[in-house]
Amino acid sequence: MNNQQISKIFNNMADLLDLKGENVFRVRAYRRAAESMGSLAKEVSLLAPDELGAIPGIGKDLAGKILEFIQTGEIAHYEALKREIPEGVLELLEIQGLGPKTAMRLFKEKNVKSIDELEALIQSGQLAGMPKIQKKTEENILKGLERRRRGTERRPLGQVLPAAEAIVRRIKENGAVDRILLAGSLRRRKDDVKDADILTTSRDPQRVMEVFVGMPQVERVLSRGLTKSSVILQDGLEVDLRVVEKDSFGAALQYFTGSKAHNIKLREMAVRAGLKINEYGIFTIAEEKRLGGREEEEIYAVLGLPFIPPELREDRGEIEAALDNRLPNLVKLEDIKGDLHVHSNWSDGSHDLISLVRGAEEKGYRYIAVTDHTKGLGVAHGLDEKRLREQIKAIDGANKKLRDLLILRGAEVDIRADGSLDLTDDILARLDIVIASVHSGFKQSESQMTGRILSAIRHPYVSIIGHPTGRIIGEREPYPVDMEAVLKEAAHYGVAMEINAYPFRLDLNDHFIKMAKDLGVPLAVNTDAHVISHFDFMSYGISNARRGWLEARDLLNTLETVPLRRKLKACTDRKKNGT
DNA sequence: GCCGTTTTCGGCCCGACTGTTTTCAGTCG
Repeated sequence: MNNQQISKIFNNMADLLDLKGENVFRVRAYRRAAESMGSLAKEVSLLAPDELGAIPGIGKDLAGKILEFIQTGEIAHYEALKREIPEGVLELLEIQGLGPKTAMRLFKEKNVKSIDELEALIQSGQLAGMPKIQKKTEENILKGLERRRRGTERRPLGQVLPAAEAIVRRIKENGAVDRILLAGSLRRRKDDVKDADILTTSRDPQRVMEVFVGMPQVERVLSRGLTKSSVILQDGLEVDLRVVEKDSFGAALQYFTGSKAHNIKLREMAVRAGLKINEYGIFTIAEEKRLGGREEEEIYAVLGLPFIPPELREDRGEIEAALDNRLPNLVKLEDIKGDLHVHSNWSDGSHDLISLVRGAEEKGYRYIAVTDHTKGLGVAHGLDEKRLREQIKAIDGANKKLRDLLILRGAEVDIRADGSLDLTDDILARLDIVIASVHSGFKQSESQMTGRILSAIRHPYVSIIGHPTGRIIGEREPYPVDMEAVLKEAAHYGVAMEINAYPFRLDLNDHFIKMAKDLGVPLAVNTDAHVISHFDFMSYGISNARRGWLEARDLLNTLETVPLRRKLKACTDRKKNGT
């Protein structure tokens, strides 16, 4: 993945140039280019040289550096910068509250080249007393060091969202607030988040802030003002609360929802139109006349744009799409007609078939697919051919008694290291739906892994690839796989890619979802439920699907039962006929 | 360093809070 490497290098170069005190706009250009490279759908080495310049934020100079990296494996300018400033100095920037100016002074004046050396300097008492660094600053740096030690890694949405919603409820109950909403990456439903942003209006900001910083789960107050306060919770999560005027709520919501890249683009548009956007509203520059700000829609409307759903606000083409009036009509939770990946107590799930049916009925589903693990996954009591035959019989029996809901006969088979499946074709032929997933051999090379998944896609009975990249947020990196090749093959055979809604997975991620959609690959949002309460995870999968620009028609499980079964069968027929 | 239905040069999003200073730089989002 050259893209990620180049993105990392550009980010490092931005930091190094920042440390050197270079022009801030030059630094920003590198950061923007890094962002652009990181979210590029296509592998950059496959682009023609003149296509490089078309990437937003990449001009003549940076295109040259990208080419240089592809051809030689390094960038001379970057190597030179690293000789000038040791890489350990970059590490100092990871400390919250310590920025480029201080880091550079530490390096130049005290020869600090790493976090360890900074800690030694503090130990020796030589930090406080440097000009502009008094006791308070030292304390803040110590706190930043401690916070870094405890880890501030990004957390799964499914962990932070419930915690943040609980805080919102608490403030609502005690804080004399008027309107209150989550903002930031939580509102955009990003799959992993760094902190929680909450926005409110209130006639008594003092009181709201008191309630906020006084919550029992607050470990430390980072800052406290009348319009903004920040705290750190016992579990290390940072939460920011802002109180704004009623008339500014929409503008503030728009501003604090981000993303940064989306907002910068909007503001640039505004400036070109003689307007100014800040968190208080949208104004004409000439007369400072206020044109809106109470509602978020007003900001977009004044710019001549329809409302853009928060999940799309990543500067991945949504503003251009809005201008052309071709924003997607995003899929909603209510569009979902069933769950195609559910485990029962026949393998490692907790409930029997009837309980699962009850749970699904409560969601108003038309069908669920019971897709237990198979024998390759011994730890999960995977089913062998004999037990799967028994389960099929049990499902057929249960279906006879059901009127409004159908249980689809399924399995989540293992894609073995050589690409074969762990059950024989004659039993798979009796199923309505087969999910094929990788559960082992994560250390394979990219070409091996890709080949393995391609074989599964070509298998006549496979209709869905489960959690296609295998990542566990904050725990396990995705295994290396050429996703573009996988998606093209899936599009060719009509095999669906799963959007696994399990909060720690969210796999495919938003990025690959969009790529899949653009290539015409069908998708399915599944919860991978092992307990009935996991059915609730569907909303996380839907958020992810929305971030991938999906409409209801892009998903298998928005179909009614009959067309769904027809589509699954068509996929198998196509492969059997070798087309 | 990028970029252009105002521009190929001169702009580049905008403001809050903190700490160390007496008017502001640094950091963050």
